[in-house]
Amino acid sequence: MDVSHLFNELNETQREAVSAGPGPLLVLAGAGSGKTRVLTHRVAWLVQALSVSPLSILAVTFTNKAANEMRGRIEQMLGYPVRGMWMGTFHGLSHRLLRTHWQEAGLKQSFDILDSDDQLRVIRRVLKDLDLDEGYWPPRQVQWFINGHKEEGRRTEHLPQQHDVQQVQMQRVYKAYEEACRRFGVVDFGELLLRAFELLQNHEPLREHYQRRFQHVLVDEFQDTNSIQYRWLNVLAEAHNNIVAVGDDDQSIYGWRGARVENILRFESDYPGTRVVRLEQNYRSTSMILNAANAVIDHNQSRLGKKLWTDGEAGEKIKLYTAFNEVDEARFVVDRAQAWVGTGQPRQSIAILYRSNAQSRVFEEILLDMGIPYRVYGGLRFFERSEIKDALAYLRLLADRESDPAFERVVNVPSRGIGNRTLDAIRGHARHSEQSLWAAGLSLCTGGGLSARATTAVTQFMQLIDELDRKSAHLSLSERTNVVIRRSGLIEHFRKEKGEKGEARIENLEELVNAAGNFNHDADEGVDELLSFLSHAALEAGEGQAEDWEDCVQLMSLHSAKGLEFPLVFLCGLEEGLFPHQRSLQEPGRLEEERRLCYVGMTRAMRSLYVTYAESRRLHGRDLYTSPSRFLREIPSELVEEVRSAVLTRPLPAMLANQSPVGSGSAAMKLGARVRHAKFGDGMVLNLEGQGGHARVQVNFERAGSKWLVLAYANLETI
DNA sequence: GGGTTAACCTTTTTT
DNA sequence: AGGTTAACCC
Repeated sequence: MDVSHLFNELNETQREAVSAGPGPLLVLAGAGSGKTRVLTHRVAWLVQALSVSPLSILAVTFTNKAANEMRGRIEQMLGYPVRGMWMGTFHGLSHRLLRTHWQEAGLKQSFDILDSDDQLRVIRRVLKDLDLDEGYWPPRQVQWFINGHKEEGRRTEHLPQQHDVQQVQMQRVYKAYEEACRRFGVVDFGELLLRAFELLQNHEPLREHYQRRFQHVLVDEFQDTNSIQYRWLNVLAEAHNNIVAVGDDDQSIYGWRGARVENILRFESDYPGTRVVRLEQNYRSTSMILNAANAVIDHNQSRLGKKLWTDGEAGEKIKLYTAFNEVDEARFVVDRAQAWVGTGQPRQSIAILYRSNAQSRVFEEILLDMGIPYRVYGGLRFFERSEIKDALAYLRLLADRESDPAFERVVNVPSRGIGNRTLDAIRGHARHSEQSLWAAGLSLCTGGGLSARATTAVTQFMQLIDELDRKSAHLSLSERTNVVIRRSGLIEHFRKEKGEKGEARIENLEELVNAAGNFNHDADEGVDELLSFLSHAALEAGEGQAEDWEDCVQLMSLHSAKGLEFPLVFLCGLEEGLFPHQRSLQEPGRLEEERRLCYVGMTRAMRSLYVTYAESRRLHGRDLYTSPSRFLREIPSELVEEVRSAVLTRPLPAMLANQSPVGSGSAAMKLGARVRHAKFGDGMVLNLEGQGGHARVQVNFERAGSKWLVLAYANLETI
């Protein structure tokens, strides 16, 4: 087959990567160098030029979004849907393996997936059972401990003997947690990966089967893989070594959650004969932006070394704005964004990026004020909302009465008089007789182990579930969901909730009915549709907000911005302690990760990049006086242009008007002061700089416009 | 069992 | 500051 079309739109190094012969290939792909393009073309090339069957290709990504995008682009290129090609996230593919081989994996068929929220609940439960005080054993810390070990592939039996009381206790909790998960038949995110890995590792026939099947393994965002993900890949690729890893060490920003950049270094030694291709030509940004980003990342010691270049235009300098405070910063940004939109650019071409999500608030307020549509990324996603999880818990109980987490979640939602006393009795009985809460509840109700009132309440709850099941069993998934949210009393429950919150929850529940209707279940491995939907909900939490296609300014954290690009980018809050973040300054190595984050942020910009910082910032209800981020100093000054606010027509906040007077001779000038000039007339002080005889002041004159004047000669009169 | 107040915590996030 | 969660009282 003629495959020249695959190469037409590629440069030389990209071609080299796409058409490299079999064997290990490491593609070090700088920001904006066409990484996804290489990956998708590589797959198309395997299929069209080498006649590789899509069935024998496995492509792994980190997010569902990336996986879907890749699939779409490949199908577009090939011109037909590639069913049978395994393409998805590490978690999604692990899940698929475990569903198929649940017996070999030692799971129950209807095993449930815990998201981090559910995981925390189970941990709380375990701490309680062990009689440990949450004050001394913060559940989050326990969660971090457990996940950290799972990411490294360590189960409790692999942990070294400890003498430190703290450690011993932690290990005890980990052990009890594992035991609880086994009892409940639940699997957390880390467990999905670890267990799938162990499945392949320990079951030779299965391993050989999948090794034979997946003749070609491809990974995206390789710098983000953690230990267990790397081993997961190895076990599949070790038989044939046909593995393509694409990544960028300079964009490794997930070290804090277990990602190991070292995997990139290990790759070459683990796969002798690895061909390394560097993609260094950038197609995204102007050379000004690229040079600035290169200069910043150059301050990192541990790098594989890569220098992005572009043959595109130089473009504008990086614009630096020093704001008085976070409100001024936001005003400036929004003002410039509006000006950009005024030139006919879509709002979607603008991104406001920040280090931490808390920073979005001020921007939102001002955008709202100005009536500019915006969208904030991050935050609660659809399937993570509590009302949705309540409804899903009911559905789970329909599919599996023995699910303790689901039972706990909704026995008393809406409240039906089953309180802690009753629940404790059921829990105790369940523990002793080693059965599920459902079974324990049943036996207590018939055996008379509960008060008459409690017995009625619990019996009614169980009858409700049985009845829901019976009456909805023959219905479609969405009708079934509809019946459940109504007859369970959930809708009624939230209707009573005061305020708009309850309404929103009801809307979300209705939306869940739609989501169930839109869910297309590929009845492949004979998995029940309902169970499949529940897994889907856990694995793909859905977008943060209902997808509205209005043209919006984009607000997001630097982490969420990875992989995206925008013509105009505002990188905000470049202050020591905020970015780089305070907590990164303590731990070694973290500062370099912060710098990579800065690099990621800068390289999102295509045409225009603004960096801003505030001299004072209100954070956690306290005013901080900040100093500019070290990253700002790392940008060569010849690439930077300092800009001043052009729109200080509104009065300055009182606090600012009273501070930093530049004392020189007679008149002490203050920001925001009204002044009169013999020739220019009246105006307002916008800016002050310098000391003594060199002090200069910027005044916005009503008639003459904005001017810089040397204070000593200007003879300004304050009015 | 439900509602109200008091203490707490706050980087980044996907699965 | 703001939101969530835990203890506390009715």
